[in-house]
Amino acid sequence: MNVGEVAALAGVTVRTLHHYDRIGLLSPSGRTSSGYRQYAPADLDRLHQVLLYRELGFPLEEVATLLDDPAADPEAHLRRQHRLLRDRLDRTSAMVAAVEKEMEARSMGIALTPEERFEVFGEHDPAQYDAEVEERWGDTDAYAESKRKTAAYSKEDWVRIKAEQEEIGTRFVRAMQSGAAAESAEAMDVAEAHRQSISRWFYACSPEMHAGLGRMYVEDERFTATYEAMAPGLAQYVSTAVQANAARQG
Amino acid sequence: MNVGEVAALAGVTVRTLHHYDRIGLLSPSGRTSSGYRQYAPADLDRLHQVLLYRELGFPLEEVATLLDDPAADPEAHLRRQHRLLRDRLDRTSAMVAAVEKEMEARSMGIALTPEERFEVFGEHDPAQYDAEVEERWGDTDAYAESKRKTAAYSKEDWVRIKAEQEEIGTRFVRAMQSGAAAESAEAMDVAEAHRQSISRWFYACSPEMHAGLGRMYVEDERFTATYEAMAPGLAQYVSTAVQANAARQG
DNA sequence: GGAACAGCCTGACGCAGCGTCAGGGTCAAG
DNA sequence: CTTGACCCTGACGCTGCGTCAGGCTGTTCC
Repeated sequence: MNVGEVAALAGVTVRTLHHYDRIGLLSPSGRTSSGYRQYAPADLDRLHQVLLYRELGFPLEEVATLLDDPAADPEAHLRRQHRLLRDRLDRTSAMVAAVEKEMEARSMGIALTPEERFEVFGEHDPAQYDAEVEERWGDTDAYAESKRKTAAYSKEDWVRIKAEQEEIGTRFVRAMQSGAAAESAEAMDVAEAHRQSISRWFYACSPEMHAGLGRMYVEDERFTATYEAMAPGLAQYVSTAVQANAARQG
Repeated sequence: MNVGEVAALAGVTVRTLHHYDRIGLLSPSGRTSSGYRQYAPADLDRLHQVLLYRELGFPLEEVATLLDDPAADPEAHLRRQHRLLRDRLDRTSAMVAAVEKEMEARSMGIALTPEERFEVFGEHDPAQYDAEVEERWGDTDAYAESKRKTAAYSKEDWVRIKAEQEEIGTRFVRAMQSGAAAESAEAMDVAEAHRQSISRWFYACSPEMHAGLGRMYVEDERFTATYEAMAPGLAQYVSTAVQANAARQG
């Protein structure tokens, strides 16, 4: 097939296909002797995947790495896309509900608080953070469970969760500042409390999974930042304590 | 409120708010003596609207014109957003269905045709054409009816519709090339057939609405183009014939 | 009261993902 | 062999910000 035909079929412009060729995202598998791009069925498959991921908000470069990952078979992509699409459905219906809530409030002459109105926005970043999380946690039950549970939490729940997390944080700080080693029983007990807190609020967190989390605390800036903000060196301390605790439990 | 607070509340960056100020999309209603941006509650309202429209894919410039339209009250925006969000829900669930269909086909070892696979993509352009259509037709019943009916059409239906439209087109061409005036009974009869075709396939098209459509045929390039492609001067001819017919009917 | 640090300001440059010419070959139909 | 539709490769432009740089402001803590 020629570019024009492919473009018409897929609902994109010829220029877009040129662009995808240029950046190496989708190069036609052949050319005629006169230089015309020739797209094979396999190219259409790939284009289809590209468009789906693009629609989901992935930057093209990331789409390329996803599709070029030899470990990811087509079915894995389909499952991922399916999940992301359903997340989007949830988000969109939440927005619909928010608009309806606002319409109702207006018709009754009530004003909503700014917080209520922006609720549905704050911190979404659909294919950014989510994409990373799911790259790490993939289709695991934990991820699904967490999603399911947290969806039902009220504002009060979140306040309590945050308070609990902060309390554990300060316990870590106290342990560290008291001079107790990260592998000490004291520190490990706090780590254990942390694990149980996660299990209670988010998903059944096994010691192994907790150890994985521990590694993340030093590898991932976002986590590092929150702990380092409480006390310098805390991220490493927590990470070590959590892994020591996992070893003890295991 | 300062920029930082607003940014945190709305889940955007400070840079974004600077940008919106610069392009005149959302300027804070005040500044402190030292030049700090001060956002009032009304500014938050506007920001909220901006973010919703942005999420729906509108270019910022269009968002500005929408929000600055003095004829559009807040409720009109809410209704419009509600409709667009629901369109998006439909589209997304169609994509979910498509992915599920493909997963099923794969698990049974069947391959889908390229057309089937791209079906859900072709010609969507969510907030482009749709936005214009609804700007003209707004919340009218006609628009809703058309959406509802066409959603259920099969590929065969569309083929028949297209054939019918083309036949009417050629009848117009013949009338014009035979030398019949656009206001002649002959041309008006074709116009009447056109109106009834629309009523049958899309929505109850009254003569008045048809006259409105007629005006659009010369004002809107997209329509002009399709008719002009059949024969030069045809767009104007059709437009005149349709309006004459409306006058005759009325 | 001053030092430190977070937060604000205004440029200015950069980048992704194409749209849109410009200038020039190619190919099927008549 | 010409015409018109389609293809090619640059190359520049545009949107919607991200990301410094360089410099004021405002609060807090000693």
